[in-house]
Amino acid sequence: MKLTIRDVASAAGVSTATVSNVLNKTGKVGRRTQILVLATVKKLGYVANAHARNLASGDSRTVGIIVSDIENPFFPEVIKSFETRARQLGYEVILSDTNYDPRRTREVAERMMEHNVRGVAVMTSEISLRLIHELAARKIAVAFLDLAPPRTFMSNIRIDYVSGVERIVEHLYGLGHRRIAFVAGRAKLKSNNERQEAYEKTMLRLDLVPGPVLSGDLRFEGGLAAGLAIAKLAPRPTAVVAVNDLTAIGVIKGLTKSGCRVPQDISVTGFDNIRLSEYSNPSITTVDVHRDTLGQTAANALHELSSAVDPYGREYQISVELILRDSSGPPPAE
Amino acid sequence: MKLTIRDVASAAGVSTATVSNVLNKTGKVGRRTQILVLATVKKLGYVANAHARNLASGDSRTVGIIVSDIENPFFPEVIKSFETRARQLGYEVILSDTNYDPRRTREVAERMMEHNVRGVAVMTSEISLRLIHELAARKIAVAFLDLAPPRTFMSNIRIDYVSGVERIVEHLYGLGHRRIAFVAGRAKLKSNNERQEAYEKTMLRLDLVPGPVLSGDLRFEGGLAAGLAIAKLAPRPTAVVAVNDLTAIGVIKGLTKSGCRVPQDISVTGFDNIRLSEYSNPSITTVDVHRDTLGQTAANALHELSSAVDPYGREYQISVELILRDSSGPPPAE
DNA sequence: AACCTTCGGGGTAACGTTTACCCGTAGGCT
DNA sequence: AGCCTACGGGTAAACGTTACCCCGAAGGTT
Repeated sequence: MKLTIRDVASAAGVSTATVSNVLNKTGKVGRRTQILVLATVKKLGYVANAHARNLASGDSRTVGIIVSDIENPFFPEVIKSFETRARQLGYEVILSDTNYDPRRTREVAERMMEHNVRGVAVMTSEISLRLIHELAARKIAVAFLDLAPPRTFMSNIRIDYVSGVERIVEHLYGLGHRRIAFVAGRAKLKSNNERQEAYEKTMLRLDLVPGPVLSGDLRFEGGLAAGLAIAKLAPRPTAVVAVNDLTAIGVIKGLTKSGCRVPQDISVTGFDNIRLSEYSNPSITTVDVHRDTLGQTAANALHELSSAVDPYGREYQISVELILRDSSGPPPAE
Repeated sequence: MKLTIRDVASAAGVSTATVSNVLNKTGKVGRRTQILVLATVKKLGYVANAHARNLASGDSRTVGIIVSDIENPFFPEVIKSFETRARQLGYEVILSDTNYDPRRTREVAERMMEHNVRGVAVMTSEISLRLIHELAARKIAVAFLDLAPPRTFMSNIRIDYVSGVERIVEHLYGLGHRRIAFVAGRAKLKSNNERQEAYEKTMLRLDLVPGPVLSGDLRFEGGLAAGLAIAKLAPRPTAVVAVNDLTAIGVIKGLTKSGCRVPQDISVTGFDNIRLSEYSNPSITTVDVHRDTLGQTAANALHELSSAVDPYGREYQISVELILRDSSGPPPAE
């Protein structure tokens, strides 16, 4: 029933080795036999068995990508650009989702090992360094977001959150804002804390007093609550820097419900530039973290690492860009 | 270097067959040897080679899912629920994205065949029936969205777009709207046409004259253009039914830019209930298509098909729910 | 003319599992 | 006591490729 390379070989009157050589484009086969084999493959509808190939060659030519949550609008773009680049480089891609569950990470990492991947892009914070080292110890290239310094089989990708926040705050300052609040995310996440610290530092540098700082949860709901709270503040801030876009959207909703107009009464900024931030009403001033570059870079990093003679990782920087939209404007006249 | 089942076997002083039986929980191994083997596996850090397993067993216990575009907010939820359910059923999942490119579908389908999957959930319209038949002919279970009637190894999942549109139009009618416009999507997509037809039929049933019908592109941009156009219409419709949420958001933006308030001056409805529709401002009255049920159903369908004695497919229905939010309200007094 | 290279292609061990089979032992039954 | 069954566990042949090594012929070199 199942068609094997042997069926093709005998149908074409050549050896299995020749069929294999044709299919893998090793260039060891004459022009004529090549087209003969290809024709037979097409005629029979033969499709190679990936498992057999990987087993025999010992090389899966596959890379994996682990993300926290495919439903988080940040990731699909990263995944897509990663996949596109990986395919260009000749890799297949397998994707896993940890669902923010640290226990799941062990399972997904094992899945990667079972599949004998060349490398894994770890696009989540909920993973132990221990696991990453385990992967690297198995000579699996790993690329991650600011989890550790580079090492053998480990490359680090840094996103310049700090300068992103700086630009946001400076932008608001330039518009004339002086009372600028901050809505935080989850305290455990390094990338969140980094943003908050950057906010505070920049405020101080501009001779402003930081705060108030409200807590959030990186999601719409947290932003909504913060927005409602901010509307009641006296004196009310004239601008709000939210830790990410979803939070900003929640804040805007909360403010609007409380009768504040954005941006006439109060400016709100986001972070990440998810699609939503463009489509929301008003559209949101935010910072774009070049997710496509991120995905590409991760793929490149894995490729370099897994094909280099010296698999010692390096550091990559992902730059960041201020996107001006409608949710920020000059403060109201007092 | 690489750890194999033989290493584990000799370290534990048993045969490879026993290790294999332990790992696969066949229940053919005594309690004592079982824990001995498990301990050895842990100690050595052994991870089985998926390729070898799949090759030897001839069964990948893997299912695939093909979507148009992972960046389209409709899909991530479907993927996630599909994956969750598939994992519960003991399958691994591989994901492919066609990028709306019909040529890509052949590649992704081949990827599925190469990996010897048990089934494929085809969650895209850009695929030829021919390809689906090819899959089914290889005894690969296929579940798809209203592409064809059930057959051997093929199950069909129907989404009840028609009654969704009916409910939307009836809702607007109940609020008092009589001039209700429609913004269409891409004419080629069956699911789009179905919605438009349902709109027209329902209008007629309610003794209203359908139209105007504006063209869109399923995306924000098309909605924006339509919104701008609608604002200039005389007499202006008091409500707009958009083919999907992104379009509705664009329409709202276009109307707002033209000075129309939503919903005070004009009501707008969407379709799909993507996250965005909840967060957008105003939040959007729409129809939820139960994406989680859809994903689950697809996984169940593949499981049933691939483990049944008679692999003849069946039909599944995904129900639909009207979600009332802020973008619809009574028409303005004339 | 003898030799060397290159080219096209075949033969066949791996690759790391699973899965028939097979076998020995222990215990229950008649 | 003899027989049968169930159980625990071993042996080894697949699974479908790839990769290494081999060979013969053709052409080029000296």
